[in-house]
Amino acid sequence: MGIHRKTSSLNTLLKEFNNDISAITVVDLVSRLGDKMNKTTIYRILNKLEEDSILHSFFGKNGLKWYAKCDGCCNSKPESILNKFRPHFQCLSCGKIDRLNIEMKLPKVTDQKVSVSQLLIQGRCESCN
Amino acid sequence: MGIHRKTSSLNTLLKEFNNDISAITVVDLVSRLGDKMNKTTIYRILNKLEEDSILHSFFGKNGLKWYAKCDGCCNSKPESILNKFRPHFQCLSCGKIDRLNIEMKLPKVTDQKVSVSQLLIQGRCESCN
DNA sequence: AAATTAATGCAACTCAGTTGCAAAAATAAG
DNA sequence: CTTATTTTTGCAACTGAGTTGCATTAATTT
Ligand SMILES: [Zn+2]
Ligand SMILES: [Zn+2]
Ligand SMILES: [Zn+2]
Ligand SMILES: [Zn+2]
Repeated sequence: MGIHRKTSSLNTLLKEFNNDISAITVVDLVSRLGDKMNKTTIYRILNKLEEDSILHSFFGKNGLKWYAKCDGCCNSKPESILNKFRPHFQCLSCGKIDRLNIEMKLPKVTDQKVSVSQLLIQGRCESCN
Repeated sequence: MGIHRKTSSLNTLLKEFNNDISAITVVDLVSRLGDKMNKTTIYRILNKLEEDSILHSFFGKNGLKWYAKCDGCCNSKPESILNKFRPHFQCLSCGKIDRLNIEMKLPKVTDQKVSVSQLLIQGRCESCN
């Protein structure tokens, strides 16, 4: 278990994921909340939230770390991932990431044990066309 | 066009992708070739090779940049990607990345114009089990 | 209320990746 | 072949996302 105590920093940070935004960079979070809490705190809380499968993370085009709400797609139970996961879409022009409303299935062809799967589709979003 | 001149640095770098290894980190390349050429040169050549769609890149679990041979999966023609792409697999224990021998199809459900799609599946590889 | 344990702030640090500029190598022109 | 042009390279300094150690503060337990 990552999170042990309910602190105000934790609450403030969690609020940021209750918007319509589907994924946020840590850099963005730091610039939004940097006056309310230290950036180290932000990094540490995000880390714990991922450990608890409340958030999950991945890296976008420029190497920046993105966080998004996890809906069980990162559980250690293989079935849950193998059956369905939802891809993210990053616009290479404006950089924005959204979660697509598609469910994809991953074929179980490997001997490896899968625990996470992240499909990042890249292209140009509607606004940038 | 990224590459204009055939230099020895370019050749040396290209050789590294003729092994059976399916993906290499830049950090790894720098430590292997660092005595033969400057790290800045490595970064710059990789950049150009990606521009020319000879290599493609993505970011692994720890934010490191990986390069692999591109077989047209990163062309700007939407059809080529929408029809098939091959996922990479990263072992969360030893960090190694391999390209899986599976072809996946991406459903064309979006208004967005897709140019790249990268599926990074994560778990534990055979050797680490 | 006191003791224990976890979370936070701060400053310094790490290190992958970038930038500017002068020197060297490759290609083109004569 | 020789000279002029353009690209590539090395070097050193820099950038910035992410980390670490430690002392202080806040939350939870006894
Ligand atoms: Zn998830
Ligand atoms: Zn856009
Ligand atoms: Zn490709
Ligand atoms: Zn492994």
